[in-house]
Amino acid sequence: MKTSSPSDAGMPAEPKYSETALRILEAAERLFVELGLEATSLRLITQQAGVNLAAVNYHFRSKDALFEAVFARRFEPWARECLRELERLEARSSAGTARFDAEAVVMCYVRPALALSKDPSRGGALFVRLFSRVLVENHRALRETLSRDWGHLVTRYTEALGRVLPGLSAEEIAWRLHLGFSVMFHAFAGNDILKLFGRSAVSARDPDLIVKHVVPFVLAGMGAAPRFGDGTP
Amino acid sequence: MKTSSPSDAGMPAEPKYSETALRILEAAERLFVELGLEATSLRLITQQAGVNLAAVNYHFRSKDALFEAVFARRFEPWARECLRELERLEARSSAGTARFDAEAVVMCYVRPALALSKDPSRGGALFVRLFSRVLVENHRALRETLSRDWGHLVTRYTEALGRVLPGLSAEEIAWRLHLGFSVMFHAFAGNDILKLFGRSAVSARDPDLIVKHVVPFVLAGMGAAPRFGDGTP
DNA sequence: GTCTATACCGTGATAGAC
DNA sequence: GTCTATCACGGTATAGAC
Repeated sequence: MKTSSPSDAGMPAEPKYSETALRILEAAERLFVELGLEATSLRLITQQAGVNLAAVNYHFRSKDALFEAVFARRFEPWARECLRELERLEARSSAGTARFDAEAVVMCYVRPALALSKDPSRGGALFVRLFSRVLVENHRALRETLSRDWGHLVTRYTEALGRVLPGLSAEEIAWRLHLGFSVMFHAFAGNDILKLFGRSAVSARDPDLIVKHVVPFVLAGMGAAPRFGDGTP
Repeated sequence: MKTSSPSDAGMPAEPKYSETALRILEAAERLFVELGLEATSLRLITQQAGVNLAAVNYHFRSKDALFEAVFARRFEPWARECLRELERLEARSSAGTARFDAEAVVMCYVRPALALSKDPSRGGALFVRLFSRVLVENHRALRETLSRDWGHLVTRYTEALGRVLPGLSAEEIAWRLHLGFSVMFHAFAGNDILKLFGRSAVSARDPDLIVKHVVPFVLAGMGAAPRFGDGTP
């Protein structure tokens, strides 16, 4: 067992997994993304990892807990990066070296998503797909973990967005953040409704291209004047 | 898919299921939404429906095919309504009695979604949740069906959006439609990322309230000037 | 502590009797 | 059309080897 220095906050290594556990994690991640959570059996995972079936229940508690470990391994560095970006923006804004506007706040979470999408060694775009599935399937245990450990991250972004959109109520701010997050996640995840209908004219593979189209959409949506139109004047 | 007379368009009956099959369909729909696709066993469905286990494989081919039947029963009337709204808008626009702009086009698919969300007898908001799961999980068989039977619907909306946003390229039009559909679906489905982090200030139960917040966001996003900002000037 | 073999029960699917 | 019996496969738990 190695000692880990506490000074490297924000870019942690992966100290706590044995080699067997790591082999399971990596095979599981690949298969979960490829086949989906329910379609991948523990027997397939352990076979591809070259370990015994019971090793999963020894190193992790259950298949669900294994999935949570796979998720947390990719999510936590990313979430730390999102937090660090926001803190850096706030510091630079106080120092007068950066503008504190909606685009700057949005880019604080878009930049880490972009970096993650381009880095296969951290799961790449595949992890974002996994994340979007978590969002839709509403995992109970994962919701508890995210709420306990990372709820403050959402609170920070809500406060930041409230500062750059001063004319809006707290509820409207929450809606803008909700919709802005939602559209970015599903765009990065490639959840394309046009593709579902076989009519995808969108080439959603290049992360930079995604950002190019999503960011203007989100910024315009966030800055929209609150109103209600139903098409019947 | 057979051609339907224009008189019953949008409000079709359900002629082709026996009473046993219908009991299975309704129990399955309730449980799929409540517990998720994989978490609901055929034994639970047939028990609540008061039929034998093997009846599912007799009336439907498999559990997957049962799910597709559940989905199609709710989706098809809705898709017909979306098509009818667009055709009505085009007719009224040609007659000079309606404006043909982005808001009018967006409302053509928002209005049916709103009506569906408010009508428990057609699955209500629960069906939209089911639909969002289909979108993310990328069902193979369902994708083939949607592409074959309803691809033209997406084509029609793409053409309509291209008419009201004349300054944009075909690829940009596809992106706007993709993002606009995406954000509306997940908003109606209640796929709230803030809720996943235990920080939901959004009360997303009232469909009218959803429309009130989503439509301005989508319209602003669709009308945004194409540009690229990365926060580093 | 780490790993393995194996048994248990619930799942979807199917064949064949009625 | 409906039902019973049976199958292979899934996640899980445990006893025991090293």
